[in-house]
Amino acid sequence: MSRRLANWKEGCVPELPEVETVRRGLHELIIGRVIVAQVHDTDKSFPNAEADVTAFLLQATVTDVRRRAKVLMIDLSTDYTLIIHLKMTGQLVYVGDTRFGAGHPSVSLIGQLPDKSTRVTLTFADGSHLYFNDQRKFGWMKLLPTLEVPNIDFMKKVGPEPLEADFTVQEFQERFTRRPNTNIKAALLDQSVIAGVGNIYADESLWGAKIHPQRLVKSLTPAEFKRLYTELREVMNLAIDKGGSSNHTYINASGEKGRYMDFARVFRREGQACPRCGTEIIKMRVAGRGTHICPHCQRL
DNA sequence: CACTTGACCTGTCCGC
DNA sequence: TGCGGACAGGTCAAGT
Repeated sequence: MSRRLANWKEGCVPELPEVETVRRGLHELIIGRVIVAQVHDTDKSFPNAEADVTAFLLQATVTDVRRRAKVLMIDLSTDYTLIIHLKMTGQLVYVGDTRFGAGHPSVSLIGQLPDKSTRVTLTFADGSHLYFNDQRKFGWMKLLPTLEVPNIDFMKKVGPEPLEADFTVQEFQERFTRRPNTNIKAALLDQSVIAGVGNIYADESLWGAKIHPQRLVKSLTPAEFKRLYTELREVMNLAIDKGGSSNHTYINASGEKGRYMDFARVFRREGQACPRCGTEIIKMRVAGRGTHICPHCQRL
């Protein structure tokens, strides 16, 4: 069986559902494997990969693969953890044996690896590889003692996981009180308010809740927060169920494409009809991001 | 302090 | 056809 993971090309940015899809794939594919070699391109891709890191990385066995917000954590038997942020164009691609048929969709989607976007290559004892590819070089991979992971700046400030069973609408609304005078879209994208929301699911959930992205946080009613909470969780759960978002190049561990974009209702659908009222969807700029709304359903 | 904007990058697309 | 510039968006630093 061949194994490849998570390919995002242009326009396929990993948010919580995509990172979770990668996590599930890696969890299935790399636990128990032993790292025997590491190659990286620059210190930017692997900021703390100086010489002494090798001792804690090589001969280490993968014991777990976790996720927090959009960050992946690969736990090792050496009590160290690889922390990975895919940022905009990062991919983690696991390539196992070579019994991968030429007709398999991922062959044409990914091609031969490593390629010029490969930043870090981990080689396992069985000869398989995990490639960290990142066209735009925003992503990174770090090695830290597992016990220190919760102490990095990002982990200390990041907000709660919105899909946790015990995450209530009351807590959801309360988190936004820290950004009362900004618009709701900027607040949704703020990782210290809620973890894991990016541009796609911000637009999709705001459309579902019938809230204009430029509404000030302090102007939202409890009923609107309730709708936004429900829509955000529904849309993210649906996206995980569909294997994440992609236009045509994303695939998961089984070589299947992410199918959420087939279900997207406004994101990248400017010029099309709103599925609720038929009004033409428009694109605007909010919080420095391309933003898609139905001007009839979502009003200031 | 609260909030907004710019920088980081490279590949793609659009207009001239 | 080639070329310049806008655009894509997660996060942090710098600016207002």
